[in-house]
Formats: sequence, structure tokens, C-alpha cells
Amino acid sequence: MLRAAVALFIRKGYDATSIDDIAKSLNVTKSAVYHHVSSKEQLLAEVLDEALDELDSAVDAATRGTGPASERLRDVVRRSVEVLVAHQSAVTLLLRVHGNSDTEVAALRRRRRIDRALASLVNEAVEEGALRADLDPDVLSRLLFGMVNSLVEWYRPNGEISADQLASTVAALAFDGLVRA
Amino acid sequence: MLRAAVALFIRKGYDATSIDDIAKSLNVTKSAVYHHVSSKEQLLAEVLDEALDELDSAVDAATRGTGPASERLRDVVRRSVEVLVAHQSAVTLLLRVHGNSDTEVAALRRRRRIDRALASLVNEAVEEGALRADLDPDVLSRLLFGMVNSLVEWYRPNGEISADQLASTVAALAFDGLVRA
DNA sequence: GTCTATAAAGCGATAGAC
DNA sequence: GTCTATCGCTTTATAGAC
Repeated sequence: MLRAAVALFIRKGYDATSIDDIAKSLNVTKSAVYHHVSSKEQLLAEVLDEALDELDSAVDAATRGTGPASERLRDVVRRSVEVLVAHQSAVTLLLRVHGNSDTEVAALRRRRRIDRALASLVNEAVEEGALRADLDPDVLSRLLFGMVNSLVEWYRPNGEISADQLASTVAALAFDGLVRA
Repeated sequence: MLRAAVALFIRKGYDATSIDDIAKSLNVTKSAVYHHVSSKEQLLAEVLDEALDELDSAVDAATRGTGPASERLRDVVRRSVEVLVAHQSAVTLLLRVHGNSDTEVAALRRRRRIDRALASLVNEAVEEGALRADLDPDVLSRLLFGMVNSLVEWYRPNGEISADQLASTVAALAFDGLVRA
């Protein structure tokens, strides 16, 4: 039920998906769908909460860690990739939210909190001296997690590359760059 | 007119924006809008073509260049950032297209052509020996341009950082990485 | 738990007056 | 070039039978 809805939300977009679309994909009528969920918006809220809970826990672990910020940043990059792979549908929808309803506005607020925590971590790592200081840390943070988040648009788990390999590739590219060492 | 529509498409999403929304933002009625445009879909098509034309020309320049692939890749990364900044609205909408209409399907086809050309360039640069060969070139290409594309979600041209600075930051991060040299 | 039927509102788009 | 009015359709959501 939720899985069918999420699949359509991703393929067509939340706004372009009607309850009737969801019903048809399950070979039932609209009324049958409304027996299980109270509204289309609530369906979205459940998925967004799944994504936000997972990302929160990844970020909280990094924030509360004791080691050097650069190591905690490396860990949260890897953890984020794992979360995006394990909860790809939910995170994909979260990243597409516009703020068109109370549910979406609340999700955006929680997301901004996460983004701010990640930016703080990058700033800390730069101040530590572990990361380059010649570039704006806030811009670096946005680019870094923009790269991480972009993988929801193309990664397919059934392929040849595992979540673990992907996390290593992302971390290697982000920290060491494209150029041959 | 087009500008008002695009602003709303970006703020609320194309599907969640009605012709009446556009009309109200211009303080006219729906009919006045339809006097200037033939359909909501045509409005979207014009914007997507703007973005695709610009990206095409950036990629074509890199593809037809004569220097080393790694230099042409550096150039196309910089040029891409400049295009995303100069045509941010159009590119933002392009990156959000789902394929819900003929217009959107056609745009996705053109976009895939561009992505393939960029992936070829990354492959070439790896074969040349200029870029690291320990990571999958196709994955590198996706992550690199995922990072580039992600800037449409946060960059604001009125701020303190110029398009040129941003292009330098993106290139520096992508090629040399986060770690202090 | 699923159905038919329907309400109430919004949608894209058009006709025709001014 | 903008308006009022309207068509035809789809939307979210509910009522009530089985």
C-alpha cells in the first residue's frame, strides 16, 4: 500500500499522482485506498518521517562523537550514503519537497536542521586543520552533501555496485579528488 | 509572463502550479494568461529548451575540443557552473522533470544525451592517465555532475560569492578533494 | 475490506463581450 | 489585451450498500 504509493510518487511526482493512480496500481478502487489511509498528505508524511528519522540518527551520531571532526565527517558521509541506499525512496521524496503543505513545511524545517549540523561539522574539521582552508566551508558542505544526495537520482541497488563500494567511492572522491595522486 | 510562471514552477513545482496561480501573481485573470500562451505545457517546453540549448553548447564545446580530455573536463565543469548560475531557473526545472508529458519525455531524452557525452569525457580523461583509475569512471561522472547540478538548490546570485568564484570552488573540490594538500 | 455513487472543489482551456 | 462566464474533466474525500 505505502510501497505502491511511494513508487508512484517517485515516478510521477507527488502532485501529479492521484489517489486513483495508487488505487489502479493495486487493482482496487479509490475507496479501498481511503479505508487504509486518511489522506494523500498523511501518506507523504509517513515516508518523509522515515527519511528524516534515519538522517537524524546518522547526524546525531556524528555530532555526539568524540574523535576529530574530520573523522566524524568521513563517518557521516559513509553513513549518509548507506541511509540513502537503504531508504532511497523515502530520501528521494524528502529531497523533492517544496513546502506546499503543512507536512512539507515541517519536513523542510527538520531537513534544514540536519543541513546546519552537517555544515557545523565541516566548519569544525576545517578549523581543526584537517581540511583545506582556502575554500568557504559552508559552500564545501553544500557541495559535498549535494554530491551525496544526488545519488538517489541514479543509483540502483540491484546493479553491480554495492552500498559499501559506493560509500567508499563517494568518500574517496570527496576527500581526495579526481586527480591521480 | 514567462518569468512569473517559472518563479512559481520553482517555488511550488510545475504540477502544483495552476494557470490561475500564474494569473493571480500578475494580478490578471486566467484568460489573460491564455491570450499570451497556448498551454501550460508550452510554457514549460520553452524553459526546458533554454536550459538544454545552453547545456548542449557547453558540452559540444568540450566534445569538439582538441586538448587533453582532462583539460576539457575541467573546462566543461567550469562552463556548466556558469550556465547553471546564468540560467538557474531553467536548469532547476530541467533537473526536476519526471516524464509526465511528451514535452517532459523529449527533455529527458536530450538530457540523457548530455549525460552520456559527459560520461564519455570522464572515461577519456581516466584512460589518458590524468584522473585516478581506481574508481569506476561512470560513477565518478555521475557524482561529479551530481555535485555540480546540486548547486541550483541553494546558490543565490545576489550573495557574496560570484559565479566565477563558485566555478573555481567546484573545480578545486572535484579535482583536488577536501583534504589539505 | 471493497464496492458504487456522489459531493464539492479545482483544473486546463475556450467563447464571446468590451 | 483583459474581462466574465462556462465547458468538460479530474481531483480529494465521504456515504452507504454488500
